[in-house]
Amino acid sequence: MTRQTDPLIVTDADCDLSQAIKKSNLPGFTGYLIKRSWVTIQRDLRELLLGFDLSQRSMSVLSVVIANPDINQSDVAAALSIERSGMVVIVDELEGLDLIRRERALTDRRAYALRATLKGQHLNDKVKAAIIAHEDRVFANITRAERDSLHQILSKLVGN
Amino acid sequence: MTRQTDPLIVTDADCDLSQAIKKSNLPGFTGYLIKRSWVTIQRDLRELLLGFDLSQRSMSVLSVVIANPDINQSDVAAALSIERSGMVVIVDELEGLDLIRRERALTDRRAYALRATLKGQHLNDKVKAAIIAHEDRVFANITRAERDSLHQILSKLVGN
DNA sequence: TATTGTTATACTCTATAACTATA
DNA sequence: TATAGTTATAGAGTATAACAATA
Repeated sequence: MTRQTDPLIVTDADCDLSQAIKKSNLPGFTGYLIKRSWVTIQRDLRELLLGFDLSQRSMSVLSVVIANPDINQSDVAAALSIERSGMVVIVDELEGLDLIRRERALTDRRAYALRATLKGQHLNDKVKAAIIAHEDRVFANITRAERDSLHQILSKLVGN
Repeated sequence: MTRQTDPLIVTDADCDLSQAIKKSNLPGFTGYLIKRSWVTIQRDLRELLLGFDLSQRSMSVLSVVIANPDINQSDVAAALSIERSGMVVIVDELEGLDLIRRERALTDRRAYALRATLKGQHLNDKVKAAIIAHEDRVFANITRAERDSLHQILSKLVGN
């Protein structure tokens, strides 16, 4: 088993489905393969983001705020399928790192208008580059054509 | 947003990536699409398994035990990338439902030999049929060819 | 009345360390 | 000394309900 402290080193024994699994129904289910893929990818991604003091959720929020200046917390939550209550902690975190700011919305005094700082935008660029390298790593054992095909099919599955 | 109490009803507004997400980097990352797919599938699967008093983990363990009679807990844990400590609860649960039994291993007095009961095998058959129907449902918006392609690529990605 | 942000709470899942009994 | 099963514990992540301010 891969030790928790060094999840980047994935040996064949870890990554590949074991003989015990192969005998079961599980590999016949596409859903199981998707889950299994996500677990593997997510392990690598978590380590990567930790180097930027980000969680997967805060990275996603930063990305959405940058693409949608002055969006409010509820809309970010709805977009990412996160609970509104969970957003508070994430936005606190990102604000604490000086990556985004809570400005007051002009049209609705209940809501905040979220904006990334310059620091946030620069970090997002660096994170983006790091994730591209991460994906090259985790998809190394499938061809470019397979990877493109995978991306296209999943895009359609998830609603274009 | 889909309410928690009725996750089977997935409207377009839920399932599809929102405009806010589409403007961001996220849909460009295959990892994000995999995560998003898993979240959607998992919601439907959870409800399905609840009808059989199973969690995703206990269903997986049952499936592996049936395919590998007399396997011990550590080997199931390793196969499923679950911690040994977590196995205890799951096996307790399955034993409580009379789906599997802890027999004493003949060759190693520290270990159990896990075996599914007849009831466990019958339940597994029913669950398998239900999951096939579930997958037809969650993959309804992609073609059969795309689904086969997805399955084949993910199989390779996950290690054959 | 409904909605935004917030707090508190609880529940699941996962991760870690330490213990016991065997090997 | 290493391994199988176990226990306890702590940390994420997530879900729910309720509240104040505002629409």
